[in-house]
Amino acid sequence: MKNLIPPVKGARDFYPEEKAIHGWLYQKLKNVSASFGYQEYDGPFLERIDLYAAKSGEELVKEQAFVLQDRGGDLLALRPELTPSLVRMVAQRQNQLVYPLRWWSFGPFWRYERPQKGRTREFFQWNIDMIGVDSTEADAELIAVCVAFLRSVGLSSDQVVLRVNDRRLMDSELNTIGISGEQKKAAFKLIDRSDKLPQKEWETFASELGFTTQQISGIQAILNDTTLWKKSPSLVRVFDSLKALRADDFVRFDAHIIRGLDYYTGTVFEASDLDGGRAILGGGHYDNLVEDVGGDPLPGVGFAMGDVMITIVLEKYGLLPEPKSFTRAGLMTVFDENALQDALRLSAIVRDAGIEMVCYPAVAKLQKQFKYADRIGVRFVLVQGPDEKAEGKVSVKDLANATQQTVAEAELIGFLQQLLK
RNA sequence: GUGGCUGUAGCUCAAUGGCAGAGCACUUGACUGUGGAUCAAGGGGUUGUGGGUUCGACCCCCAUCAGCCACCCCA
Repeated sequence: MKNLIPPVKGARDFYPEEKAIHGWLYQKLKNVSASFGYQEYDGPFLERIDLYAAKSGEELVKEQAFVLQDRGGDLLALRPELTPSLVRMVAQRQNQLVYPLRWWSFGPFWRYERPQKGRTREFFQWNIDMIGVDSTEADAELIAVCVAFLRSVGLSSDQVVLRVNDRRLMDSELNTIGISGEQKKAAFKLIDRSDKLPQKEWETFASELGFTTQQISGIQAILNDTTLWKKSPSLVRVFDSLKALRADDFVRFDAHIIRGLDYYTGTVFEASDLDGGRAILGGGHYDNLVEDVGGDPLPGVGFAMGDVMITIVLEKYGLLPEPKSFTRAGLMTVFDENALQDALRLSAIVRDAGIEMVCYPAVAKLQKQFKYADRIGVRFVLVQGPDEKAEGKVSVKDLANATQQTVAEAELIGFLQQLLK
């Protein structure tokens, strides 16, 4: 035990209970994606580093990506996100694909960050995008997909909020108070910070960024105006569409939502835990992603959700499924040395009838085998000792109600099917 | 990258300078053909690692490693 090689920092072990939950989550988002007609795809886990360098900038790649060198000397990266791969895949077959394209994916990603609550170096992410259409109805659909997912895992609008904004609206609003060009980036950063910092510190931060008192109060006025969305025709349409889609619970306009990514150009949205504030998922509309890697311009809308944060939130609200171990139905015991072959034979018969069956793999005390059956959570236990063997019978113990019956081998399957009903 | 907290049995944690412990788990038995409950016995430790202070260190000091948490960042 002492000399165990430690696991890689920020990597994750999935013990069966955790793997079961992971699989459950996968099923949920798969069903939601499919219900809107999205198709599953995946990219490679390894990409040339240039793919990310082109878009994300060298700093990010150097500091946040797991980089390795192949034998030819090329630099590769474990994918830190999926969008560049998606865009490359679309660009490669740009003229063969059918638009609007609806694709989704769930797989592992790596980022070299300092692990903490809700953040690991190895994580899974659900990515879902609609590409090739430039409408507010498409934006609304992706938001509706979010809502459908949140509902399907049992979350309510008391627990999670889905905040929606539009970058074009923020752009024009900033323009009207005299913030433009380079200052806009700083303003976005300031807006992003507005609910993290206390009022006074925020104002200090704002003047450090070079904003005038007038501009600062202008920004505050924008942020506090809950009806601001009415000035944005596209947001009005998004909210109307959401109502038509019957997906307007969870959803709320919020001018604070900007999103860190530069490539968002229109609608942006983000879901977060109301009690705790951490973001669960986020996404938005982009105009020209494909163009960036050398294809013709194609608009799209999409979002991404990490598995770690959502699992923490679901656990907090008691919404994770019971880890009712496995579905293995029964255990075949081994009475003694002479019974080994019969145990194998009987378990094969039961298994062939479609009943999940585990056979104890060695000779052991019955007490130990029964205890094992209890621990792994099977429903029934089969015993064939000398007495049963002599009459061609098997004893079946139902662990749920501690009853036991001895039945003829020929009637065993029917008996078990009845028991498992 | 910055800061805080924590490292003691498989797990959760006691022991505040004087013999390293408990609960749970495990093994065995009470029960020679039967799980969950109960009882009894047993196994299990270089107190993360290295140094220092002290008659004496799990405890105090220094270093180091690891984990957790927050900040930064978040494609």
